[in-house]
This record gives sequence, structure tokens and C-alpha cells, in this order.
Amino acid sequence: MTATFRDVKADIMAKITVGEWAPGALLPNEIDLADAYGCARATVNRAMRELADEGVVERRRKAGTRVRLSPVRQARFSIPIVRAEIEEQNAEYRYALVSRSILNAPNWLRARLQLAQNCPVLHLTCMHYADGIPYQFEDRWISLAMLPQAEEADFSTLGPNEWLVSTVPFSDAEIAFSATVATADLAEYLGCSQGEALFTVERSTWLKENAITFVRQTFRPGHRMTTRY
Amino acid sequence: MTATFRDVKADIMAKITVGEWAPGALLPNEIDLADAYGCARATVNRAMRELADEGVVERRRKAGTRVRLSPVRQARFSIPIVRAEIEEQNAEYRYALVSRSILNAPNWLRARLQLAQNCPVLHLTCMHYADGIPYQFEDRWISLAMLPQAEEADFSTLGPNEWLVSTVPFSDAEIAFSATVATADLAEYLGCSQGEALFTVERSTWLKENAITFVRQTFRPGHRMTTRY
DNA sequence: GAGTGGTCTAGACCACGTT
DNA sequence: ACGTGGTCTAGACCACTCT
Repeated sequence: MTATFRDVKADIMAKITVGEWAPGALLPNEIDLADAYGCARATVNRAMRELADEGVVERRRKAGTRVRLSPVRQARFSIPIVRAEIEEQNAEYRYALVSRSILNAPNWLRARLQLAQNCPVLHLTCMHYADGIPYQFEDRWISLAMLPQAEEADFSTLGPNEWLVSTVPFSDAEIAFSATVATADLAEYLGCSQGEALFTVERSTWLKENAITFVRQTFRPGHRMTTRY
Repeated sequence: MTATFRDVKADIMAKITVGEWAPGALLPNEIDLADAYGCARATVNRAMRELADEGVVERRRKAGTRVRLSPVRQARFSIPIVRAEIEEQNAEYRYALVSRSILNAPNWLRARLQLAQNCPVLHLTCMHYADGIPYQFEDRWISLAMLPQAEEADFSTLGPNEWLVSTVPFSDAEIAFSATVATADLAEYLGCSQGEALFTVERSTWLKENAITFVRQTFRPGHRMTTRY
């Protein structure tokens, strides 16, 4: 019959959304709230800490807890592997390797990943299909300095995405979303017209300062990346 | 000299990235870890709980804690107001109202926001500039059923973005990223060529099942939305 | 200086899911 | 049935920062 941290959190959230505690307002301190809810301070603390993590309130020692003026609310996107993304839509997944080559990292890639000069890289291009329809074109670069075993791997049946996930962990990643015009090549791969606008995701990953891989994923026209929060 | 939950978290994370605990591996239980680190179980619990939140580890009662097979790592994006986004780049922000009208919600909007029939909405279009250069075109729809006071608000100097944030809280939001081809109109507003690929963000927000607003933000060519995780 | 949140502790009880 | 994580408690000390 005592209040849980979920109860406390929900009640505070309700008071905020209803306007009882307006943006910028100062909330009671943890001791008073604990008293009011009839629970321990640690319970209130957890509730408030989660609200702070979610960007609903702002906390500062001595200054207390305030409702954020501009709820800097954050959206979370899960970064799925393509296969899972497609199969979740109950579509049949198909993968194809388009090209494979080994070369020294071009300058743009060296700059992007902070690679040493003459670093050998494996360059792959692949296609992912959903129910036979082009879904995504993948342009993948893997550092052979960090992952020499990638040279032996068979990417004709298993996508580099899945191979990497099960082979090597990473400590840092950078992700960027943008829009690209379909070139003649891309249009052909994705079965669309040249000039269409394509949603693009670029991701670089590192393991302790050492670059592992860079990938550019280009989606078929009309693709949307969605989330709720 | 005792281990903090940050120490514990960092150490576990290190053991995972180094491969000492491989994907799928079962970690010791909380009591043993607390013993090993010389701290209380609650401390280990907090460290592990945060790792679970971040998708590094998976926890189940009785089954214990395992390193995730496919790290379902999540990226977090903050959803800033345009002014803040521009000023953060040390650019001068300028805002302009392009058009304003009141009408009944068109069908696509009613469907999208689950609005009642004949719901009056305020339709605004605006431009945001960074150092005088077109930065973003905003296509904004506000429910007058929920926010009648929007009809009186002066949007000629203050953007609807900022007005809404300081006026009304929200409980749920849906956000979608995509790519759009620049139409003649958009090209003119954004000072680019027709046919360019433009990065687009659409967001709908509700307050307890009641739709508040829908917005489509179209960015100038080349815009990238970036984050690290 | 004093008030606030940040964290740790040692113990306890409970909920869940595997066995 | 039993082992695991999930949560709560009451108390304590500390770190920050506002005044």
C-alpha cells in the first residue's frame, strides 16, 4: 500500500502535464515529497532522477528541481540490423553481395575515421530486399588493420552488418541522417527513378579510438524512420 | 576508496568490450559482484540497471544477466527548438511568418492526429534563417479545439515552435524522418534548385489522447542530423 | 553557511521465471 | 522450490552551488 517510485513518477508527471506545476516551476524538495507520498527519500529520488533523464525536469543541487522550460525531450531510436527490421514487417528478407574489393583507404574515409595512411580496407556493396523489392543499398567499409579476419569472411550469404555485430564489439559510434538525390547507379539498384530523394543513414564505429567500420545505408524512396516518445 | 556505481559500470563495460564477457555470456549475480567490488548490492544493481537501459546487457529474474547477442544499442536525439539549434552554431537566428490561415482540418491531418470532424485548425507556414541564409521551412498545424488561444497569439515575431513549448505540455509524440524532393515552392523558400533532396522531420504531439499540433520541418539541402552514442 | 540533490549501505521483502 | 533481479527503507555522508 506504500507508494512505489512508479507511482511517484506518474503522479509528478500528471501534475506537470495538467499544468499544476508549470514550466519553470520549482518542485518541493525530496524530503517533503517523500513525506507527502509516505515513502523513503530514495524512492522519490529515483522517480525524479528518471524524470530528469527523460528531460522533463532539471535538477541542481541547492537550487532544487524545476520543470524544464523547453522540454528538451529526447527521442530514442533503436539501430536494428536490416534483417530484423524487414522481418518485423513480416516481409521476406533477401540479401545479395554486389561487389567486393580491397584497397587503401581513400582520403575522405581516412579523415572520417581517423585512419592511418595506407590503411587497407575491405570495400563491400550490398543490397537488401523485402519481399523481393529493393529495400536498402549498403556501402560498407571495414578496416583490415583492426579486423584482418574480415578478408577471409564469406559475405556472399551473410551481410556484413550481421557479421560485424556477432564478431566485434564497439565502444563509440557516430550516426548521421540526411537526404540524397538518387544517382543513376542508386536508381538502378533501388529500382527507382533518377532524381528521387532517398533517406540516408551513415554510421561510423570505433573500438577504443580504433576505427572499425563506416557504412552508408541508402533506403528506397519513401522510407520513413519513426519513433514515439 | 569504495567502488561507486560508475566504477562498477565502467569496469563491466570494459570487460564486455574487451571480450572477457562475450555476447551471450552469463555475468555473475549481483551478490557475487558486490562482493568482488567490495560494495553494496544496490550499487551493483544500479550499474547493471543502467547497462540494461542502454541495451548492453539483458536481465531476467532467475535467469540472470547476459551480454546482449545483438547489442540493440539505441541512439538518443535531442529535439531542439530551431532557434537554439541555430544559435548553438554561433549563427544569427532570424524568423519570418510566411502565411496564416484558419480552416477545418483536411482529411489527411484528421487521420494523422485522430481529430474529430470539422475540427478548426490554425495553419502557419514559417521560415527560419541562419545568418540570413534559409535554414528550415516550417509547415505547422495547431488544433484550435485544444488551443483556442492560438488564434489570438502573435506569430509574426515569435515562432510557433517556441510559443507552443512555453504554452502547453504534451504527453505523447511521434516523430518521423524522411527525404523529400524540393518542389518549386520549397526550392524558392529554401533558395535551392528544384529537385534537390531535402531532409524532413515530421512530428505530431498529443496531450492525453488529444491532438495538439502537427509540424513538418524541411531543411535546406545538405542538412545532417547527427549524434554519438 | 546552509540547503539541496547524489550516492552508498545493510538489510529486508517481494515478484518472477526457471527448474 | 528456489535463485535471481526489483524495489523499498532508514540512515548516513558528501558535493555542489546559491546566497
